[in-house]
Amino acid sequence: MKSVEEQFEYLKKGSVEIIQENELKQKLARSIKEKKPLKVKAGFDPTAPDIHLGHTVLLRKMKHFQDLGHSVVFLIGDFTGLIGDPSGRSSTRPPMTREEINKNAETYKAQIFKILDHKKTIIDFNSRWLGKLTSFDIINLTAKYTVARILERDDFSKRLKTGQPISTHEILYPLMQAYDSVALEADVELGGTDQKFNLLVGREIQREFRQEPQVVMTMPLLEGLDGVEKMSKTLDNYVGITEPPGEIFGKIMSVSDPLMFRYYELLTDESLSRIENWRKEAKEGQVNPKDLKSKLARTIVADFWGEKEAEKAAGEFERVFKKRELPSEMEEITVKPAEVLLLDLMVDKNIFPSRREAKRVIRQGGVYLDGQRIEDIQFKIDMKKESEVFLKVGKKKFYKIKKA
RNA sequence: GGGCAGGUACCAAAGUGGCCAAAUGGGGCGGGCUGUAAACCCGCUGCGGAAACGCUUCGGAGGUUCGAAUCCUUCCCUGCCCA
Repeated sequence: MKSVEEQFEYLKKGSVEIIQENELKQKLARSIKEKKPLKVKAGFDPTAPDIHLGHTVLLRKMKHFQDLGHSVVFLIGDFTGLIGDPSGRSSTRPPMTREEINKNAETYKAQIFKILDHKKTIIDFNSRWLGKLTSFDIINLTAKYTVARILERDDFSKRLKTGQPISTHEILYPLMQAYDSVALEADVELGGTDQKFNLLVGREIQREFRQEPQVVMTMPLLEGLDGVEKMSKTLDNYVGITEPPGEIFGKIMSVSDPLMFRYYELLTDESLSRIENWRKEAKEGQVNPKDLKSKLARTIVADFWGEKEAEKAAGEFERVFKKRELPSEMEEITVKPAEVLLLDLMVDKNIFPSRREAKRVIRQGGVYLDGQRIEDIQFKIDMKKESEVFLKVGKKKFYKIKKA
């Protein structure tokens, strides 16, 4: 088993803040002495079970704890999900059914073990204890914290200042999450930096329940593909880990150079010094940033799909976007052997949501048939004569039109 | 309970009887440049129509008017102040 210092260094890497560092060391020391793994908690929202790269920053840290033999609880906030974490602008959510929650939990399971160790992961639901609290218990819990302290939370105070609504149940969220730590007797809680407040309330509430407060460890929030907002599904700036290799590859290739280095830092095991070196080389023109980006994209694809797929995605990318050849696989559209308006065809096959939009894109020169730009919205395609035609829409959409 | 200010398109926000399918910014989409980079530049961005034009939209419902996002009634929602 590794020493306290070794463990501590391994765990600290990549984190933004550890509150308190010496408490973590003490806990680690005790864990070694008593041969008792630490209980590490991280909560996840049950409503969005699509794991994206943003989540993997946290999952990778959970994995680090597992590597050191600690016990990790992947907590699905099915009860708190009813409230919806007020971090960010989300408002009240419709209650989820048991089936939906279970289904989402299964989806989680299918994804997280691409990173986490199956054997060392406990999956739990906070409805297990929160659902049993009586109104008496809840009042008791709320009595342990003051409104002023809850409202200290950055986004609450901001909303208050800007006149945004805050519903009463939302201020319960931090307390509920804190109670999770009590119920689990968590030694450590992991979360993004946006979770800092909630995690700290956990410490306070644990004290109130006469438990040793958990160590709070925050991880950086990964910026989304736009490089500004944090990666999230609602902003559609994410890379889902179950997306097809080509898709992941393409998305990574489209990020800006500064963001590329950030991704190297947070999503790969490359050392900081090596990344720094690349940054310098790219700046001085010794390395083409594109090659670094391609390497990054390959690494990330390989994490979720394996080397072989990563290689394939890279080759495909070169072919389609550098050599401007057709992708090796594309969506097939079958059409009856008749003469039809291309416009009609594209709307029928749901390539566009409305005829107006389809017309717009044609007029703006975004539609190609067999490499030939089509600008006439009246263009007819004669599937009596053709057997196979390649349709390109915008930069990224390719279709193979076949005769039925 | 009383008073005041608000609710406009994906988001923010202007518009207070016709010139409003609704300024502007962001986002999105298409094009150009490129490394499918980013940044930048140009265009588009309710629906139907080749077009002319038509249709539906400004919290909900109803009304006034030749004509309503704009005026009135009522209901719902939000913020602030007072109690």
